[in-house]
Amino acid sequence: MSSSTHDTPGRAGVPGTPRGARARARIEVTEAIKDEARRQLAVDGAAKLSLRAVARELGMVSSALYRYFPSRDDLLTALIIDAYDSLGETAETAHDAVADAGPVRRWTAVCEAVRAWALAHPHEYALIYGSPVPGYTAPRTTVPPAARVGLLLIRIVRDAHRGQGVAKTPLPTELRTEAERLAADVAPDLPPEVVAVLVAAWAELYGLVGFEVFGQFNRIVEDREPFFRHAVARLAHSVGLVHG
Amino acid sequence: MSSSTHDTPGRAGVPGTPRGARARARIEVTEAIKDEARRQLAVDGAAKLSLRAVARELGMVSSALYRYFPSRDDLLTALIIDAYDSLGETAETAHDAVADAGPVRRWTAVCEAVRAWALAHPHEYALIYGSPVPGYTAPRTTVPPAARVGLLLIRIVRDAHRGQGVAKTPLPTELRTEAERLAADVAPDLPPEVVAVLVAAWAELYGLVGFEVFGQFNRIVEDREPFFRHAVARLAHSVGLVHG
DNA sequence: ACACAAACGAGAGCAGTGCTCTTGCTTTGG
DNA sequence: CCAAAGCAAGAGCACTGCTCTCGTTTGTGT
Repeated sequence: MSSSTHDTPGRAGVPGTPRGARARARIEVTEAIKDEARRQLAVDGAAKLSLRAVARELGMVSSALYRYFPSRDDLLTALIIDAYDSLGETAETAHDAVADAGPVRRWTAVCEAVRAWALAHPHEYALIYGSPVPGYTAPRTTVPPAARVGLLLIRIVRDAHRGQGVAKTPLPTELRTEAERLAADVAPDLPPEVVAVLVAAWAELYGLVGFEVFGQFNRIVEDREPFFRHAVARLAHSVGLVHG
Repeated sequence: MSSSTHDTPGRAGVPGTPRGARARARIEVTEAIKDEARRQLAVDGAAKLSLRAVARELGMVSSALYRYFPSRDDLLTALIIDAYDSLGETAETAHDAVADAGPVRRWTAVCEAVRAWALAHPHEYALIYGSPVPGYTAPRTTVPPAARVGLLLIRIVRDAHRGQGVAKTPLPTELRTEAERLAADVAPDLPPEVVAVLVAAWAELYGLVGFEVFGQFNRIVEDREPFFRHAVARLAHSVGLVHG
């Protein structure tokens, strides 16, 4: 590969990002590996993702692949991060397209984007919201990408609650302190009552999406789009969003 | 097992259910295999469940195991069915203990039983509500066990709605026909408005449980029991249940 | 009571896997 | 210009799911 480009990056070269032709080739190969792995993921699922098969398809030998990913789980981790980012970006794009609309509209736009992405990439969705890989615990690197959708939902609710306070159901005393800590962590400017139901709605959204993607609605819910829309509108209502 | 026991089970044997000593031995070995598989499942997760390791632990050779389960996936299927049944029975027991209480109490009892079972058996929960096994589609045999919790929730809501109609939010027209079909399928005596939100609440319950079991609440929700109780109480409210 | 068929456990073997280690070659930087 | 680092290739280890064959055990119809 690469032979074409006019290389000789020069002594100095760009001081910034890629230090030379080798570095560029490295990220190119790394990306090719991830692409091929994603292809196999989409076909056979994560469990059958085989390093050897990826290498074979790329015309290299399996051991060469370990120069780029120290283990199969590390490849999976890379795919997980990419999946979180892909989902997050999809959601953000969908949100920005209706950024000027009312909070309910923005909320449903995000939820429907999540659902659409999940249906379009079921195996990648399974990777990030399905059963976690057995031995493996997600490195801290995955945290920011994983938070993107949640932060979006928080932002929508925050905008809606700015100024006019919405009627909020009181918290049970046993949840009081936890809700306050939670609110201080994720949305200091929102009342704890709202944050508690918002986090719940966040999880419930993925319950709806997961049931559809994983086939739990088979032979039960048939016309799923209006069903989802209705459920998501009720979630919006439950966190205090109103039209307008 | 084996060599020690006094064997020679006798000619006739019990004429009833198991047709002979051989049939009895068969279900015994089958059960032993499932037990050992469940043990390994609890330790390493489904992905690392190894037929050979199970056989090794049981003192038999791997090929012998294929007399009982034609493939690894069939073993997993058996474990899936058992998991659904275990969860269903746990939920039913928890419900029956408060069968005379009000609908909200019964609802939360079931939800908390689901959560407790999931936390106690995370890998089995992942097996039935996590990412589905790649190639594999659940046989019809899994349908009845899988339905037990859902039917329980339906029963609670049906009892509560018997007689006094509860205020129901109107359905969007696009969901009208689907909700009616859905209601006719799962709960003909409930109004479609209620069935639609009930099915949504059912999925949302597993969103809450799944996020906790799969670690999505790590570093976010700390005191999870009151959080869950509050969310579940709101779900009960959303399907029209009231105390009393 | 005997014989035949089905069920069974053991072993060898195939193709595939993740991963390690060693061997040479090429690029890079001092 | 040369040593050091990066790289691809190959052999090899321990493991997997699964198949096939081969004697043996067990249950049953005659």
